[in-house]
Amino acid sequence: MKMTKLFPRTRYGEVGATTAAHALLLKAGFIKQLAVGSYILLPLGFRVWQNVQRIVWDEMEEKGVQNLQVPIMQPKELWVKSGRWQKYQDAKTMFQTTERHSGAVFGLAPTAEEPLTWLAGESQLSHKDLPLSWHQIGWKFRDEKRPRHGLLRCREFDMSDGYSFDKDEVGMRTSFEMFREIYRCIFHKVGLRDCIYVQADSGAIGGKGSAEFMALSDEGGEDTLLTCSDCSYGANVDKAGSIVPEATRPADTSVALHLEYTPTARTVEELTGLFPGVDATRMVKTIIFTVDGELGEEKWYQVAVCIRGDLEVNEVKLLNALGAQSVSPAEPSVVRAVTGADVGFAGPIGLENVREILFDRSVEGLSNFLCGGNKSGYHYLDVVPGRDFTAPSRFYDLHRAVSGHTCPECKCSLLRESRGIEVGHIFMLQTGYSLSMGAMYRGEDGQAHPLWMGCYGIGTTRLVQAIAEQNRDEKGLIWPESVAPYLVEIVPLKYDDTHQQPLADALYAGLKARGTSVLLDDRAVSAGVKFKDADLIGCPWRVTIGRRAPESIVELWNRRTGEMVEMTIQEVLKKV
RNA sequence: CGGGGCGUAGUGUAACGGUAGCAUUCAUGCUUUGGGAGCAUGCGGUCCGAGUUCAAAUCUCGGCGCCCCGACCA
Repeated sequence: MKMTKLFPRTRYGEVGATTAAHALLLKAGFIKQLAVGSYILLPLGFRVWQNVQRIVWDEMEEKGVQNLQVPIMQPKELWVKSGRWQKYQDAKTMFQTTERHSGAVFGLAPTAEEPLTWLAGESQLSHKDLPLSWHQIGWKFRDEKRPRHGLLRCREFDMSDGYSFDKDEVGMRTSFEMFREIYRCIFHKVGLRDCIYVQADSGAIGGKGSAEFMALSDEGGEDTLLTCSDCSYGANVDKAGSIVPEATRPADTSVALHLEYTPTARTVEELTGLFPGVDATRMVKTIIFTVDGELGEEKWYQVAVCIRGDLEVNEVKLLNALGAQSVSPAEPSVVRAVTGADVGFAGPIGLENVREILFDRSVEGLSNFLCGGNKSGYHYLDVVPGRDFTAPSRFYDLHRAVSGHTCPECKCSLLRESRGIEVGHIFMLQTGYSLSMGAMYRGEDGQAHPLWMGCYGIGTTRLVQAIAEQNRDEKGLIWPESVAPYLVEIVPLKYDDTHQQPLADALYAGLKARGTSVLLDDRAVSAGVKFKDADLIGCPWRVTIGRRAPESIVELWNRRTGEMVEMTIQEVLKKV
C-alpha cells in the first residue's frame, strides 16, 4: 500500500477518547465511530482485525474444532425453547427484527447457543460422533446500556464463538480444557503481553463453571480482578472469594444488649467516630435490597443483607444466592417502609418486613456487635445472635473481595486487585441447553442422553483494541508482528530524490514479491510528518531511506526497541 | 434503564440578546524537506422544530445527537 492512497489521513489534534489505545486508534485512522457503540473498521483497523481473525480460525482448525458460520438472524422460536427469549427481553439486551410478510420474529445474534444446540439436536448424533466442537466468527449484537471505550464495548461487535458437545461431564471438562488451551495460544499469538486466566461469574449465558481471559490494563480495564500474590488463584471480583481479616474481640461478652442514641451516625465511618472502642469489624451493616425474582412480569420483593461493617456486598453474589433476575439497593422510601427507620439505621433485630435476611459469612461467630436499631437515630450495641435475635441458620458468601484480604485458595497470601479487559470467556454449560432444546445423542446403551455442552467466546474487535492497549507508547501504536496492519513501512524522506526513489521502489517490490505486507510513504511531505505518522501507525519495522541513499544504504528501525541498523535493501529483505 | 453534562467549520475553541471570530485541517501557488516547516490566497459553521423579542449561537419548551457516572457484558 502506498501512503498517498491510504485512507484516511492521520489526525492531528485532540480526539475525544477515554483510553490511550482508543485515542491512538482514532488518531491513526484505524476506526471511526458511526453511532453509539458501532464503529467502522477503516482499512488499517480492518487489516489488524483480519489478522486476528485469521489466527483464531487457524488455531481452531489446527486443534480439531470445525469452522462454520451461523446466521445473525435467529428465529425467536429457538430462543423461546431455550428459555432465554424472555430473559433477554427483560434485560433488553437483544435487538430484534420482524419479517414483514410473514410476521416472523428474529433476534439478532447476541451469541449462538440456540442455533447450534438445535443443529446438534437435529443431527442424530451418536456417541461415536462425540466429542464434537464447532466454531464461527461473526457479528454479534447486544443492546448495551452504555457502550464506551471505542471497540471495548460496542452494540455491534465481532466475536469468535465456539461450542463443544460431549457425552458426559468428564468429556465436557476435557473439551473445556482444550478450548482453554486454544485460547491461551491465541492470546499469546496475537501479542497480548499480559493476559491472565481468572474464575468468573456465568451471567446470562448460564451454566456452572466459567472462566475469563483478562488482558491486564489499568486504563482500558473495565473489570476488577483479584489475584493471589503467591499461588495461581485469580478471579473476577464478581466471583472472587476471600478470607476476611479477623474481627477484633470484644472485651466482655456478657454485656447486655443496649440501645444507643446515635442521631448523627448513619454510616460505619460515622459510627467508628462515635464509638472509638468499636471498630468496623465489630459492626454489622444491614442493607435492604429490592429483588426482581421472576421472569416476565416484575415481581418485586425485599431482602436484607447483614454483613460486617468493614465489608461491602457483592451484588452478583447476592443475585446468585437468591436465584433472582436483578437486585439493587432499595430506595430510601422503601427502606423506611420496611425498617420503620431512615436509611442508616437498619438492623436484624425485629426486622420482619423482608422476605429473607441473608447473613454474610463474615457475621458468623460475631458477638457483641453494633447494628442499626430499626428506629431513626438509634443503634444497638453488644448484640448477641441467638440471644437478641434468632441466630441465623445459614451463612452466605456475599462480601466483595478486596486487595488485602487473604487468598481463599492457598489461605496464606494476600490478594491484590488489578484491572482487566475481558477478551475471552469460557463456560461449562452442562446440559441446560440440550435438555430445554431436546439436543440428545444416542448412547452405547441405545438410549437418548442429553449432550454435555460448553461454549467459548473471544471478542475479536475488542481484542484489536486490547492488543493496542498493551502495545503502545506515548508516540503511538506498536503492533505485534502477527497482527500488524503492515509489517514494514518504507519511509523515503524525499521520495522524488533520484537516489531514494529507486531504492524505495525496489524494496517495496521485493517485499511484496515475498508476500510481506508493506506500506510505502510516497508522500511529498516533510520528514517530521512521515516519522510522526509512522510512529503513530506503529508498523513493527521502519525502513528509512535518506542521506545515505547514494551509497544504497538504508536504515532498519525497530518500532518497539528503537534499535537502528544501517544496511542494504538486500540485507533488509533477509532480516524482516 | 436511573442520574448528570454538552451540542458553533472536518477537528479544537471564542462571541453581554445586537458584525459569527481564532487555531488547525482541507484546496491552490511559491519556498521548504532527518522529527507534525514558512508565506500568500481560498473553501467551509451556530443540531432540528416551535416560542419569547425590533433582534436569538445566546432566553424558554420539545425533539434529536453525543459524552460522563451506575447496573449489564465478548
